[in-house]
Amino acid sequence: MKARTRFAPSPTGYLHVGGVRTALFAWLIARQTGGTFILRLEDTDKAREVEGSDKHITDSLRWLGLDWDEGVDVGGPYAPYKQSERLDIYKEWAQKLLEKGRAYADPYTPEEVNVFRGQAKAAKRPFLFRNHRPESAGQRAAVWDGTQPLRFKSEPKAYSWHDEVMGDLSASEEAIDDIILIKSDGYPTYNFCHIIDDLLMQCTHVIRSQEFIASVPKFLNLYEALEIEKPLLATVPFVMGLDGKKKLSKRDGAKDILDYAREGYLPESLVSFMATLGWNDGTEQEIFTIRELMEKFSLDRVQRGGARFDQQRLLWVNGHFIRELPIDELYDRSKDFWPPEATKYDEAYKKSVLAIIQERLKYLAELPHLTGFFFTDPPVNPELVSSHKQLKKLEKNQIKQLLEQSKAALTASDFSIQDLTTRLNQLLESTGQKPAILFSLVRIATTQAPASPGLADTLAVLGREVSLRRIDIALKTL
RNA sequence: GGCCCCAUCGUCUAAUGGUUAGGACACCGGGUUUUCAUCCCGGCAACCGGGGUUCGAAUCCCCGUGGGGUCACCA
Repeated sequence: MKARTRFAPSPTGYLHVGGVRTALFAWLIARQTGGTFILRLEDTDKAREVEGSDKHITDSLRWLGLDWDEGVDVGGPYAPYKQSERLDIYKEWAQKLLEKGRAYADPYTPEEVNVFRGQAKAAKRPFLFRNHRPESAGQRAAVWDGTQPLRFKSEPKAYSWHDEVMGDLSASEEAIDDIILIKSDGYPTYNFCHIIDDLLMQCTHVIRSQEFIASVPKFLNLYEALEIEKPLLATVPFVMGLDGKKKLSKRDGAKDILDYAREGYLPESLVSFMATLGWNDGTEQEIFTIRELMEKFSLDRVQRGGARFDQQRLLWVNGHFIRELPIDELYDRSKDFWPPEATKYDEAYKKSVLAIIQERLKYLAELPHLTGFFFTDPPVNPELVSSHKQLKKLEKNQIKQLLEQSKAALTASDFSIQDLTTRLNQLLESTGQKPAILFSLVRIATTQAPASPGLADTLAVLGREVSLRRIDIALKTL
């Protein structure tokens, strides 16, 4: 079956890992069946709308590679894909319910409803609006002037249904209530318009996050009243925050997905990480390419409980994908992350730097930290020697002598990796020193860094002039 | 409080009635001529509790417990 799935965010801010994972699952189902992925904007709450978040959302999805075939920006056969532009459609369908006697005008003010709610709460009972239905509720062809909220006249009953992720679910009639279809400002509620849109846009699956699970019986009641068939339902569990208790939320500092882009996480890392946060294919494979996910993903293997966001694991996944990248590609992707001093250097030099730091790069934003000494002479840091567990035992003139010997050996080198390796080894023999002493000393003199790539590699990239100059500087400051 | 969902190492998870409960991240050791990283080897570490059903239960059922969601003119 060619699936038609959708992601339907509301433009109330940025997207975080929790929301994007739901989008990813929907996208994967569409792609693996050769179907259609739809991006619909649920902008029916004008009060909560945040300027610019529609662009932020599309930017985020595009960065991740989650492309949509129909929807905002690209259009499609069921346009418009912004709910605020579909108000007439919802009114039409509301009218149908009105005519069937399945909708009615809510005569109460919000304050009056709040009183009912307060009473229910005080009595430790769930608040059900249907217990307060006015006499006129559901009279056939009742008039509704549009200034009051329009409510659904529900038919309370128990339901059991199947969920593609959660399995067989059920709920009693207490879950059914007279939900608002159209608000007094003329905009529909999510509860109503998503059902109409999913129908008209012919969505085969409704894949959404867990907070909606308690509303499903209400939706089932609505499907019946509208005499329409329900799509396949899939409920995706939450991504939990660091504390493992609550779902990831902006309120608790969940990161904007584009922050990961800015920090130099690769989109394929995020995709693999998010997919395996609550899903696996039953094998011991830990990391998946997007193509593999398209092939292997299935809703019935999605975990039913929430999964905690694990930053360490994301870092590991990202490091993995960075290491897999060919240098040219890594170079293209790193363009925005070099330290400022690097601008003076050419592409070939920067690629040679990348080649030797690639395996220790976990995210691109740490590029400056890892490569600074390749572009500028770092200030001498005596502490690197004085706190070194071997070097600190040496006398000053002993260090000086070793550095002089190193300088002499390196002066004779052509600075190819091979020749440097050979001469460094010879130096070990002629000085009778252990690598831990000699190599550390040369490494610190030339990089002034607590950690750096292999010595011969580093010297070869730095080149003769820079390497010898830095040894001289180190000698002078002794 | 009602309704609903969930429950395996610290974390992400495997197991579909029979395994010494497996893997990965993290952590801790060891190795790969310095450091850091990679890679390799090793270690630590879990079936929420109690009852059933069964020859046999992490797995099925019931009852607890714990966590979460929901009960908006938000989505």
